[in-house]
Amino acid sequence: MMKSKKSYHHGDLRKTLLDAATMIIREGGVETLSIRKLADQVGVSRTAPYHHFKDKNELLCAIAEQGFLLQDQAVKKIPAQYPSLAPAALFEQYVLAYIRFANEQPETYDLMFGREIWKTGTPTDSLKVISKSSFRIWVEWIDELKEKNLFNQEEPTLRIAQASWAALHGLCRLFNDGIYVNRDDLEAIATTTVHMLIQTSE
Amino acid sequence: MMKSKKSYHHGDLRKTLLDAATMIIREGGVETLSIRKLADQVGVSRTAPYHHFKDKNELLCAIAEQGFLLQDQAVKKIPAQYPSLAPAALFEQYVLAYIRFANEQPETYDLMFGREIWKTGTPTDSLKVISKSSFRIWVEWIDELKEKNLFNQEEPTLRIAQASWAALHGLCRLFNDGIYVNRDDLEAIATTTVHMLIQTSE
DNA sequence: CAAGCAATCTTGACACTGTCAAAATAGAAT
DNA sequence: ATTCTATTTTGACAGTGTCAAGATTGCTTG
Repeated sequence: MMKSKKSYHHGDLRKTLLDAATMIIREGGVETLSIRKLADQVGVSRTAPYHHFKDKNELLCAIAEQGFLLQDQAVKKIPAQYPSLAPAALFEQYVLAYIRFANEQPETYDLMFGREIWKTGTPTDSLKVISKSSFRIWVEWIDELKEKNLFNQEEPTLRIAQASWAALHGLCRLFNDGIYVNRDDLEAIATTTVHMLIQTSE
Repeated sequence: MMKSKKSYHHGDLRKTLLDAATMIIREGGVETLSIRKLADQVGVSRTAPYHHFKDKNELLCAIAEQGFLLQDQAVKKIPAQYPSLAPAALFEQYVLAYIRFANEQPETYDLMFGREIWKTGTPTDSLKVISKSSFRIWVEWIDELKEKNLFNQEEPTLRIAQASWAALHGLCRLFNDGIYVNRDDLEAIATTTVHMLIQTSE
């Protein structure tokens, strides 16, 4: 149970690997993470990580999981933070918080929702669970706002949640990838999106 | 100028490479494309492609360019195809056409807007030009629809275009990646998105 | 306290990748 | 016919993920 760095058994390697890998990804993206470099940086042999993660894929999934937890946490505190805000304004804050996360840690966000895990790789069961529950938070939120007449009552809540999340997600990718826009316009576009999404009630 | 397959000089290698690479990506995604396998499949040595494309990156950009051209073409013919449709319904068709392209050729779409080129790699100048012009088509479309009162007049056209495209793009990724939804619900969610985006006028 | 067991870590190896440098080949221009 | 140039090839290097076999350690049981 020692954490001394000189012992043959590291004692805490799994967590150390996770943290170091998270850092590498945060700074340079998924493709700058190689198991070998990671092992080297942590001071362990190339194949040592394979006793804690079956795959590179599993490592990535574990990191993505932490990303989801972080994002959930950052977004969950919004209601308590703005207790006296009208539904529409609150929704905007919610959206901004979501986008801020994606903007502050773009590489983590890309990993969480990116091709590397979900298409090229294979999402872990536990990652699937966490991501679904993260989405459920969103659905519940939409449901509350729908009851306050922020959205069209005739559309099913799930559809609204999917559509609005997709809009949000597209927005994040928009300046995460920097294809059609520079990041400075972020807030402006986000606000426009919010205005377009919510009911233009009188 | 011969196209015989036995001559030392291939004569048409660039196009052959482009086509073969496009096929490989279409079937298995970017990460299944390796220069070596590609060269092998075309019947040429590993480094032959480097005399027609400086980089793997340049090859990918060239393929992405063709993707943009294809998409533009598929989407441009929509207005002529539905001459008597009301603006809102026409917009919906436009959206559906866009999504259909992303849905039918998900790997090409992912390449066109994906991280591989825009973040990990370096988009070619000519790719940048084509993608911008592709977006401009969208902006002009939005502008026309805005004049027909489909969107809030107070928002700048560019903002509406960015926001709506982002929503569309997010939608495409939503089932391209299969994170939060199964592809069967595609049309339903798309329709919901359209309804949310356009002005609930009367 | 000793022996054995299981967890952990290391070394070696393999197949694969992108790409550079130098040599070989063929067609075009002189 | 000879030179020049565009094209293609072979050889090489550094890097990757990961499997198999061996080494080392700490924990558990007798």
